[in-house]
Amino acid sequence: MEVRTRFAPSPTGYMHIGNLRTALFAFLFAKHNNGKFILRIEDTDQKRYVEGATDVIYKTLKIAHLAHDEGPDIGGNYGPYVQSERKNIYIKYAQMLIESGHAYYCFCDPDDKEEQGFGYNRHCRNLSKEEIEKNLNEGKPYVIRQKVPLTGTTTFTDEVYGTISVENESLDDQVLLKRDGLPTYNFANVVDDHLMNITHVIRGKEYISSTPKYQLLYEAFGWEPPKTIHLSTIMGRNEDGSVSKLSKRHGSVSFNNLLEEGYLSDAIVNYISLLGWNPKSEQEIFTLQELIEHFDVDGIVKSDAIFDYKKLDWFNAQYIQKLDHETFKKASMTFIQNLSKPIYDKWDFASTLAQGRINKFSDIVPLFEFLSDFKIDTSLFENKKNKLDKQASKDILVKVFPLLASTEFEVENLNNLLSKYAEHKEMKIGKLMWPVRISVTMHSVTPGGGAEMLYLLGKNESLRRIQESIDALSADLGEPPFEPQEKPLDKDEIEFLKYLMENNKE
RNA sequence: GGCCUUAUGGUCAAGGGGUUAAGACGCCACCCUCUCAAGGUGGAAUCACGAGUUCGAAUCUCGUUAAGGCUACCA
Repeated sequence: MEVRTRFAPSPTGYMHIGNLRTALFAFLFAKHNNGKFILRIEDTDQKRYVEGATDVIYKTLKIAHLAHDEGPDIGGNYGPYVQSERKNIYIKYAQMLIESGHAYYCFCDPDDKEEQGFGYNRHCRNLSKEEIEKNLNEGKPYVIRQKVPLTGTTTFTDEVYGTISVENESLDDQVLLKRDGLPTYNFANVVDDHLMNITHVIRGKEYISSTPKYQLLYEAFGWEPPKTIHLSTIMGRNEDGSVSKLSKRHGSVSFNNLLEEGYLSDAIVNYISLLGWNPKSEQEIFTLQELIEHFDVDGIVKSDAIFDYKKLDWFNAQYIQKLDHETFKKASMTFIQNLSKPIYDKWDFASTLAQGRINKFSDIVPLFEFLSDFKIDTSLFENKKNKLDKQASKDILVKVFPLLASTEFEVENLNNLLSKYAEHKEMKIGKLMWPVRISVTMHSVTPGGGAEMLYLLGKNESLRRIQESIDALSADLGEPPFEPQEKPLDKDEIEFLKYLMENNKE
């Protein structure tokens, strides 16, 4: 028999990452078994109706590459695939249940809660035929409830949690058909899963407690119940250390939010595939195709998993690094708009620096903060590793300034010039570069080396910043301000230029 | 409260009677290095607790505890 799984979200307007994971697993299981993956929209709660919400679902599935074989947008042999369009079907099946004695009309006021907290008091369970007729004829609003057996036990076997038994007396007479004529989820999912020939129901484990009631429904209809595969919950860590279902307070939890932050769809899918499932190997990076090949119910984990943004970051960084540069450039474009001083003209170069250094695209913003944020902090010039203090840094900058002033600002040029100068002065390149890089960025951490930073800022801005740095250092040291324009090359630099020319001849 | 489920490092997790209890993220140290990142090497860190079964328990059983879910005319 062909395997058929379904993803049955309600259109809430956003895709929770836990829902996406459920969709993923349903998709993987179907495809692993050469089966069909069906999309069904569960919109029976009119109060929750959100305009455009189904589009979010289509879009998410598309971006995540979870292509469904049947659904409202593409049709199929088991439609309609939107529950609100199946209203009459549910009414028909609810009537059948009433006739067979597995359900009954209930005319109770929904606001009367005589037995609070313990389910419905079964007031209407044994109404006489006459009373029911009378109420119906009077047009009294009603609800249809499931007539759960008062004794006995109901058992089902879940593919991951094993056999679960429940005493029927602990089950309540749940509502099947609501006052507005629409079914509850609890009823609709049973009818639809049967009618749509679903062979494996894959859903969150919050439905385990309701499954015995579904089981009873299948039995009442005389239908073969589908196999169930319940999935653990994705949790988030709270500030107080406790754990609860992943929600907004834990960070971005919708697929869209994550995309907006600059996570790659493939990375997200890869990461959540490993939340509650293990491939029984040490491989962690999987393409969707590989996931299909490896997916196995045996690997599904029963305990809840906490969503770890750090590990997502790692996955995302792996995927970002693998991106070819053109793709990276294109994908990062929208994010450089967020820089206070966007660098479209030099992004071709800057993006090569960025690609290996970010976990997610939004990291671009702090990475290039130095372009617009320049606040002198002379303490940054003190660097133990390079044995630099303010005086030494200033001396280097004073020497380097006229050199830079007479140079083309291209990365190769700058690198060549500065490394040659360091060589000439018998100074380690790091020692020379430190004050240069600091003077021009005022950040100890930068997305590239000194020459690269000089290039990004351009000649005018770089020289302006260096001069400002020298002035600040001079002030700190109690020395007079630096006047580069009036200062000719000293003999040291002339000597260097000779040296440079000789070396370039080779 | 009742019912259901779960329990291996901070996190994801392998292991299902005998193991030095994998691996990954994160963390720390070192190497590399003009900073950072990447990369490399190494390190710290786990069987919730208590009984029982057994020659032997992370592994099987029971109990306790903790956590999560259900207990809606939400899904």
